[in-house]
Amino acid sequence: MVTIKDIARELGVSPSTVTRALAGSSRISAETIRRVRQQAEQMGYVADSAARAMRSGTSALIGLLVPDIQNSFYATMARIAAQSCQRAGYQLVLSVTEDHPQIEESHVRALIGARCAGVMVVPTGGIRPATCHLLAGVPTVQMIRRAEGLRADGFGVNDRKALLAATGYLLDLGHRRIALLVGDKSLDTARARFNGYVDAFAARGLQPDIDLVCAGAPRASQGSEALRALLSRRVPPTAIVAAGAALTEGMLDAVSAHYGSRYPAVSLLGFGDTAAFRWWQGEGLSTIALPIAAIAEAAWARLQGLISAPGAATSSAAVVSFDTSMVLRGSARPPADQTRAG
Amino acid sequence: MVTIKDIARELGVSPSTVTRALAGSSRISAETIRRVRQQAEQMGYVADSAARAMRSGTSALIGLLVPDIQNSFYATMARIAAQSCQRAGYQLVLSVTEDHPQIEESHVRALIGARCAGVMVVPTGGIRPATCHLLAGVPTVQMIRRAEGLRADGFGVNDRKALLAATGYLLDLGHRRIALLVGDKSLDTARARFNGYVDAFAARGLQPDIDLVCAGAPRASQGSEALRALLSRRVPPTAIVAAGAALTEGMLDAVSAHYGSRYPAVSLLGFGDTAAFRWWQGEGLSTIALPIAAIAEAAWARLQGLISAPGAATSSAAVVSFDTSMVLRGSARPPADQTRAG
DNA sequence: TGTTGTTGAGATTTCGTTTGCGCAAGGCAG
DNA sequence: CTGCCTTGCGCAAACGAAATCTCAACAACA
Repeated sequence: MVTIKDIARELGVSPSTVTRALAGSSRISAETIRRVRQQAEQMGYVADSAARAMRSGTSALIGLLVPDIQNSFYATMARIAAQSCQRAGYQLVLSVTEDHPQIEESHVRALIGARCAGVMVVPTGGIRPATCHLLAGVPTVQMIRRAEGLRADGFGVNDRKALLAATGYLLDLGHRRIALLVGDKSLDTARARFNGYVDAFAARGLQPDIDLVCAGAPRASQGSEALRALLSRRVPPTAIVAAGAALTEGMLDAVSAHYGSRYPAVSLLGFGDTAAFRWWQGEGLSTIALPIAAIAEAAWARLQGLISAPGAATSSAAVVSFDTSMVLRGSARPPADQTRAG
Repeated sequence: MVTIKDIARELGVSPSTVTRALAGSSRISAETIRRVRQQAEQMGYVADSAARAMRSGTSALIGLLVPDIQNSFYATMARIAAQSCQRAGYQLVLSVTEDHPQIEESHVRALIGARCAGVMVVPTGGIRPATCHLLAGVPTVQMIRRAEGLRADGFGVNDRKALLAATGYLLDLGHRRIALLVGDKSLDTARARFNGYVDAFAARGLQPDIDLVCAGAPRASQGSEALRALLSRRVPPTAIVAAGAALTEGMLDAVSAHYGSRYPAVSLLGFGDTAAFRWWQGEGLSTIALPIAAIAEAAWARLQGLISAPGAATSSAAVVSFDTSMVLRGSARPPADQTRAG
């Protein structure tokens, strides 16, 4: 590995001159800069980021912690984060937590040990106090979910409002037996989405059938299994809302398995606007769309601010909520019994 | 930040004792190890990986370079890589190249500068010699694609055979006007897939209509645009094969746009076995399935070998090819004109 | 000509960790 | 009792970049 000393020796100058030339800092002649840069280029010099990190106390690493990189939300997030890092000269360290607080903590420890410049995190439901404590020393933003113990700005959506609108839409179509697939109570987002669902009924003087609420880990398999039982009931739900991206996959799996090639006799609302949803049954799946890219970009902008202005984050954590929107395609219609009645 | 010196001072021992105790190396008493570990725990010590990297000359970072993290192939790859790194005590640095050799090179430079322990790369079509040269000094494995200039073991599929089988399947169903969506010639995979397509015709004494081959950047939009023109022809293709994951998305977009809610009058074969393909038109999309997880795992195993046995990679690069399989669902049927004839 | 200011560049130190070497104490065989 | 080996631990030297300090050379000005 070629170091600045090698370049300095080759050029007959001192290492400090080489450093200054490469950094382009003040008090160095243009001619020296040119000579040093050319020599560095020719010798294939690559700066040792470890040495730089040691001296400066910070590295060019940004940590991104997500529960699942195959989830379309988090894949989009990773793309935005990767692009942003690329543009700003950072490297992205990807940590997949699988929603395990323990894995999350080990990743955060590693990030802290690497003196990473900043962290973007989708916290797990049961995030540990130790993890929060470790993150307190680093510029941090949280996305989608919000952990109470984490004093970091949050960027997400108004989950309650999203499900209030979605459930309301189905209620106004005439549905009453509306199944809900939702994550478990340890997630603030799941609680808010559940509340939105309940409140939509309440706003119309109704009450949801709590048997139709399937709460569990936000995984496709979870949603799929819970839903199959519901669909096989004597009186099945007339509509289903999935309140999570993975749960939407589970919903579509279960519905496909139950109806086969028949057109599903149940209205569906998905969560998130993955490309694949456009193809559902030829007409597309109606969904609750989240502006994930905008969220990630806002979080990144805030993180950059925190990095460049250290100590400015001492004020209490801010929360930025984006609005979701309904993308109406063909998967939600009035219920069959009402059609008969009308 | 608490360092080993702090722990040493607190305990009245020397820093080297602390290091050895934490490393659990030889010539250290069990009692000392216990005391040091407890003190470190209590003081919240986290090892500075920069200092460690500087001393040891290598870091615990693994670079993963993929063209597009939203592509289901690469998302799966990232999941496997992340899990593997997690288990082995490494951190994963995600680099999204967007298929630009320039971005690829800048990421590789950064990885080299970070003295990363190993690199897993899906090379761009036009990978630069400088990039290959940089990677020559680090344990490297390449996945899916193979760059000629890169002396690194490759893990991928038999692309020619995959399209030979897929095209042959459609030919045997009676199709003759089979459109092909494929990446551009700079990609070795695209060339091999194209060859498989041509060879399937040749093996039956036939010749493909070259007008039906759409070659371009492996992006959804690319496949979609090229295909729309074909579908609007007076004599459209009776079947379409997409030879790429993103191109498959493009294919489904174009077909959805052209047929709307009507059932598509064209047979389809996708590439890769994304969850979403199961839901296509209720019956599912027939696809060419790639064992991406197995590929990523094999590549990781090889990379670990290279890392632990330095210098063992001096022999010429090996190539490991996995076989693809056809997943037959409902999207490929005999052509309509033959149905009328029969 | 002496003083001051400015610019270019060398010398030294610092970051936290690891590791080769050396020292001291205790055990054991000769 | 002496010499050697083993065990446990301290000392100090790296590792590469970069900041600070220092110093020389030179120009402008009184």
